[in-house]
Amino acid sequence: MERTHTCGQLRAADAGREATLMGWVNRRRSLGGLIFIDLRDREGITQVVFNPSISAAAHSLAEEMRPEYVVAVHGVVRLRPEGASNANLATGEVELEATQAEVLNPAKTPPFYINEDAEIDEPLRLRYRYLDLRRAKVKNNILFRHRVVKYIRDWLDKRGFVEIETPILVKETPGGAREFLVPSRIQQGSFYALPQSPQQFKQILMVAGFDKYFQIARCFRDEDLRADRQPEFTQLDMEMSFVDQENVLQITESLLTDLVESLGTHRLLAKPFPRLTYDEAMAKYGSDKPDLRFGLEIVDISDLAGASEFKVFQAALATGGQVKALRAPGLGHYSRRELDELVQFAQNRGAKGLMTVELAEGGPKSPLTKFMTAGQMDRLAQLLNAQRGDLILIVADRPDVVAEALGQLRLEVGRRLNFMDPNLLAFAWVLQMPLLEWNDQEGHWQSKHHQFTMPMDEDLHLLDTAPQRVRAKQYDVVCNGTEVGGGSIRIHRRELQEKIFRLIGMSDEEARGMFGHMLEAFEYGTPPHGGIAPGIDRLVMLLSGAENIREVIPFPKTQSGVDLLTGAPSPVTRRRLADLGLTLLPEAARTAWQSDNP
RNA sequence: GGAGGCGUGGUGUAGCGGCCUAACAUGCAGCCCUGUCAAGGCUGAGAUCGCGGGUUCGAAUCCCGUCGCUUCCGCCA
Repeated sequence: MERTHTCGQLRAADAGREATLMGWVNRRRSLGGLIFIDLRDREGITQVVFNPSISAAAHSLAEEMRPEYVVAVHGVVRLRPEGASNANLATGEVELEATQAEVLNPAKTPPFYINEDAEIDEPLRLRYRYLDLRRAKVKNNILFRHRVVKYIRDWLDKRGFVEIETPILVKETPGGAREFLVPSRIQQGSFYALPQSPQQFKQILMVAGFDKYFQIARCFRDEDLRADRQPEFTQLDMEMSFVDQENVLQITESLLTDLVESLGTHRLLAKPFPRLTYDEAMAKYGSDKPDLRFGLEIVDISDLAGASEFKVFQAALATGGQVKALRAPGLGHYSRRELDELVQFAQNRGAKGLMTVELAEGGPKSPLTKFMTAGQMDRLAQLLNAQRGDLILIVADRPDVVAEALGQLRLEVGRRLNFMDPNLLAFAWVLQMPLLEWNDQEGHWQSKHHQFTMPMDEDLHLLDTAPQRVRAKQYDVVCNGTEVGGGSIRIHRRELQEKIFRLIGMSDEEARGMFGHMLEAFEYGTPPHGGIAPGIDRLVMLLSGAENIREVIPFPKTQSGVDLLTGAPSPVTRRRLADLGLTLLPEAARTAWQSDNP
């Protein structure tokens, strides 16, 4: 038998023709005489009916079929009898009346349901991922991911972008994420790294003249996993020559907008995407990746707090800190216990404490009433635009602590009040980030993004005098509180690049050793260039409403970095290690070495 | 490295010191059934409660340890 149709294909118009379907038994319903089988493949489900008076042989074979058996069925497409069609199936108006059947391969009873959408123990799903991937929800995520990537490829191709592959075995790059290392057998004692991104290669492609490049690039980072982080993930890596920041923002925004409007079922909150400065995002939302699906902006109440008698506020302000507040609409009825929960929440995120003010019927209820006048209390409510029944949360601390604590509290309040509309996509740009940050441990500046990022033209003169005030031509695109992608205009002149290397504590020798090829390349006619790299996994997550990144990756790893399907990573023999010139350090020696060499 | 949550027939859950000889649903097996589609009906098999130790007259239940998964913090240029 040869397959003529998929299980999602047959329609009323096909009635009367012969067809052969192959697929998996999704369900079997035996009525004794008649047997119905829902046959499933990637494309859909078609009902097959086995009638002993049509084919006794096929019917008796159907008696033996069980869920997940792989079978082939030949027969005639029939319109279903009056009232027997199934509106839930695309093929529901017809059925295949079997004249001939074959079991291509029987199947054991699967360890979990393929044909139902149930919550299943995740390790079990991952161990039997090939079964998990048969389930509608996971399968659809993977198929959707294909459509997203295909859309992106076509969109960029149409606009003159060239897809180019870059190496996976690359040179180790200092700074940034920890890289995976791959020992070289031929060069004993030397190692390749797996790329955390194709950064250097895409810049070099610009030098080479491929002025619009993209790649669906696998990236690797040897860091701990999260709900939205896997050790290997995929980025849409893009780079363009002869562009400045505005061009990159335009083209990225246009791509994302078209993508969402063509493939998504979501509503874009704002078009064009709002643009926030980094300082603004941190001040108003306590985050460099704010969730803009709801307001609840953080308000600076330092002046008011300074005028109060509350020592904690005064102490914070005296040491360069700030006092900021957040309004939690309608939570003014919270009990002692519920308030304690929020205090604990803030403390878990670094705050020393959390001051609460409940705007109750009889007036504000708060420990602060002892330290503030009634007028000051009114002023507080006024600053926050708070009404009776609201709760005000106040944190006094260093600016970074205040931002983190109130930023997280803002999200928590948003969650509790159901402000996070899952049908909404609130994209935004975060711009003008600081180029550098001070590394206290090592006593020098370090790049906040990466060392190839171009400073803003108007801040170039500050590099020598006030490096902390230099802003970068860097941009992050964020959506619903996650960072979807980031990029920058790059440095394309050797002198400036060398200056940055020196600023971040690299000697000229070190710089030449690690990035000599880049510096050299810049001397052979390098166009101004820049790019961006949206995360494909996170985009697909957002667009498909997946709860975590593992739902949109066919073969993901667990939080401890294990692939439960294949068992990677696995120990290797001493012989294999010897081939690479390696030995394993005993546990004790390893710990000792680590503590001696921090 | 740290904090929290979870772990009970194949699967999803209930039980949270003695009523547990562990319940329910589903799946699985057998039988009946010619218009079902989460088919239906009847019958049956199936778990010493992640693992180890402790408390107790008595532990799925309490305590300690450990393993796995997960969420978060640190980390993620």
